[in-house]
Amino acid sequence: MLLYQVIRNHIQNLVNEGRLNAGSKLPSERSLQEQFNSTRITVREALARLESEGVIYSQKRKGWFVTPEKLKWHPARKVNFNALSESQGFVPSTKVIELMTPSNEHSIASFHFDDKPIYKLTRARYLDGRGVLVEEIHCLAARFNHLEKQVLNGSITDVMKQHYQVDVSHEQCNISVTVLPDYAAEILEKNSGTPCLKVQRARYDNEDNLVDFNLEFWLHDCIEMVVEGS
Amino acid sequence: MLLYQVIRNHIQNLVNEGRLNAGSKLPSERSLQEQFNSTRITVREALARLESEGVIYSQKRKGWFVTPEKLKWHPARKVNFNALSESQGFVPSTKVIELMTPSNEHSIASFHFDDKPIYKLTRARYLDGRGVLVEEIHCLAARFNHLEKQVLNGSITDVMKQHYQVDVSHEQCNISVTVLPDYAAEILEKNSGTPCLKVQRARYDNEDNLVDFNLEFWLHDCIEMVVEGS
DNA sequence: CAGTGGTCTAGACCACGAT
DNA sequence: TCGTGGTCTAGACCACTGG
Repeated sequence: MLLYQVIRNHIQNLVNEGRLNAGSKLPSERSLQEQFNSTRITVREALARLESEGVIYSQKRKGWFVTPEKLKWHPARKVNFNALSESQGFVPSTKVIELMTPSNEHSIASFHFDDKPIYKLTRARYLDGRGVLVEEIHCLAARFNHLEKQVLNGSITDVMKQHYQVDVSHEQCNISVTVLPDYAAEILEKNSGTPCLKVQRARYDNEDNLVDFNLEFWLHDCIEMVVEGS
Repeated sequence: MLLYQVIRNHIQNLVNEGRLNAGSKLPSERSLQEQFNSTRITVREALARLESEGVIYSQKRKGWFVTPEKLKWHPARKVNFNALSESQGFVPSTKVIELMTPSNEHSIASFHFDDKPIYKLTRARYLDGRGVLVEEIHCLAARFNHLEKQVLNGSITDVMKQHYQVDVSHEQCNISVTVLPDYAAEILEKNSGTPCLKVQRARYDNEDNLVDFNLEFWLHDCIEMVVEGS
């Protein structure tokens, strides 16, 4: 058997047998290297495979850790991140990174709004203190006047409903696998190049006007999507 | 700038400028190594990042190639792989790998069917000749008697409808990011450890009986999912 | 059979984290 | 300050692909 597979299996077994619990730190790369009479390249090959499988994850310059349970998420439902997380036993939190005030500057989302001025809200969300996602929310400035005065670390859907009388009636998600953009990797303390699930969501009111246009970058090992079809 | 980023950007530019077309082969790792006065480790680091981003992909021992367009897929609809692919300009094909005849042996899917005898159909699907997915279809033997006599490289939904008068009324998908199981990697001529999208689909008739239980392993760079919600 | 990709060795330097 | 992870060098052998 290949050496990096031997190392992989060893760590996998430690996790399976519960000798390494969710969130706990793995031995250092150099100590694994010694343990298997190998080199760091090979050890890191094994760690990379386990990361792809979602068994372990790394935090930049801090080390490797055992991946906790995934959050089960329904992209086709009007999810409330906090309620959903709590119902699955997580402690959720949200950090506002930046609210860009309305501008006519060209942004990725501008053309969805006929180049009218828009807000761009960037947030990070956490489960049990672990950063799992970065999101950008884009919406029309004229429709959500003085958005900066609202509480922005909760449900945006609720803010839109209660303060602006705007209801989301339907939406479209596009979901693909790629890597975190560098700015998101930095926020989540991940290495550049970390795989993620990119979710692009366009949400509409019942008159088919675009309410908001969102980009979400989920760490690939934090989420399992559930979709019901008919 | 980091060396592997320089190499990454160089290849990215070749692709963006159209000097490397979809499906075409990259220069060998050793020639890239010489071109950048570097080592294969570093070159392979750059290639791995591009693979994670979905820009290039590798075929086992054959080399690196530029990734073609993604297939846009609606997991919540009763998709017909062939029709969908063709509507997006692909030439689809399907290869039956194996039909396991009914048995009471324990399988992953058995418990979904109260441990009754089931068929297990394994297939691979291709777009323009490129393997993009391996799927396992599990269904009750008693309900789909002599399934082996049907044409199995087309739409299974159609076979169920036309030959067994079974209609799928609704379904649930669970979607997560992981790596190909080794047997699937072999079928698709990919290295062990290749990232993929794992789609688990349970499909029901209008009396809520389970019609079939499927596992699909999609190469992560071949698919973009579209989900509509309300 | 030559060249390629897959795996592996045995080191090194640096920036950053923990302490 | 010490150890860690992130990056990189300069080789090697083998199995397999493709000519």
